[in-house]
Amino acid sequence: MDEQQLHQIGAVADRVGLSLRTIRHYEEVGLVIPSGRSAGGFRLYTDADVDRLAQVKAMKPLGFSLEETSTILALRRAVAEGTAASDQRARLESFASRAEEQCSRLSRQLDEVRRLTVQLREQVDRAERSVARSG
Amino acid sequence: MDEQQLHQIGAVADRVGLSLRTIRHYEEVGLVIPSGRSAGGFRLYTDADVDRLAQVKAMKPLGFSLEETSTILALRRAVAEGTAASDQRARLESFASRAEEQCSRLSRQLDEVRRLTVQLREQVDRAERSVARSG
DNA sequence: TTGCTCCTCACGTCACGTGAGGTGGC
DNA sequence: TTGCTCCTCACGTCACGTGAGGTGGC
Repeated sequence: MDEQQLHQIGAVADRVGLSLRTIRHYEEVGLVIPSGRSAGGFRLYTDADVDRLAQVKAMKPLGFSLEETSTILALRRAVAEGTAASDQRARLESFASRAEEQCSRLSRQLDEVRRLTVQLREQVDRAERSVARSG
Repeated sequence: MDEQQLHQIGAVADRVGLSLRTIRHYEEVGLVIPSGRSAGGFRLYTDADVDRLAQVKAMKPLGFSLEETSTILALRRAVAEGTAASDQRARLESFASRAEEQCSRLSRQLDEVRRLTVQLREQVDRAERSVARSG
């Protein structure tokens, strides 16, 4: 039962909801490296790799660069394992603060964008009704 | 009292919260053209221009390209003036649907990002307390 | 053998950022 | 005349998109 379930990039892309190119790009920049390759050179992802991709995808709205995202994941790992130095903990706490600020910003943006979208829908509906009357 | 209040790009950038480069870029692609120029070539924005910039900024989270944003603003204008043909109304309604879908997506993303941020904060706090105990 | 999936370049794109060198206007 | 603000190139950057030409494996 210690068989590693390995996944090809296409299956991973479908499951996580990222493009093949994006997944390959994440490897290019060292963000998510597949744990293995087939004899023919196909990328092979473990479930842990897939989880990491999903985490990266989920973090995207926070607006960190891919390099910062990579750093955050490394810092979290170090802190989780208890091997983080105090400056590493300080850096992670700084990222946490930035994440919180970004959440507030996103929340405000969502409010505004909802307002705009309702306005737009109302304008469209008014126009339709206006045409219906004069048609 | 029909004097137009005109604003230089720096004041506009401060008011709206966009960079000088972004505002100039919006002119390059024909999205927001300043109504005038000073004798020395300085861009001069009317209050209506500033409103348009603010609208463009507010729409950014909807994820439309700058070209699409330009199209939407033109369609809204045509519909508001009652000069829109039926295919133009149809196109605007399609944009409205896309905007609604994007709102849902943003809402789900915000939920997830908040979860992640809380998790991150908890991890940081646990690490601090752990250090405090052993220090 | 036929498809479908994958591979590696490598150039393109979108929305700007970032100087470089020069001028405008209170 | 001194600053501060603005100007126009024009190249750089980030996160990918998009073929082009070739191979892997059930």
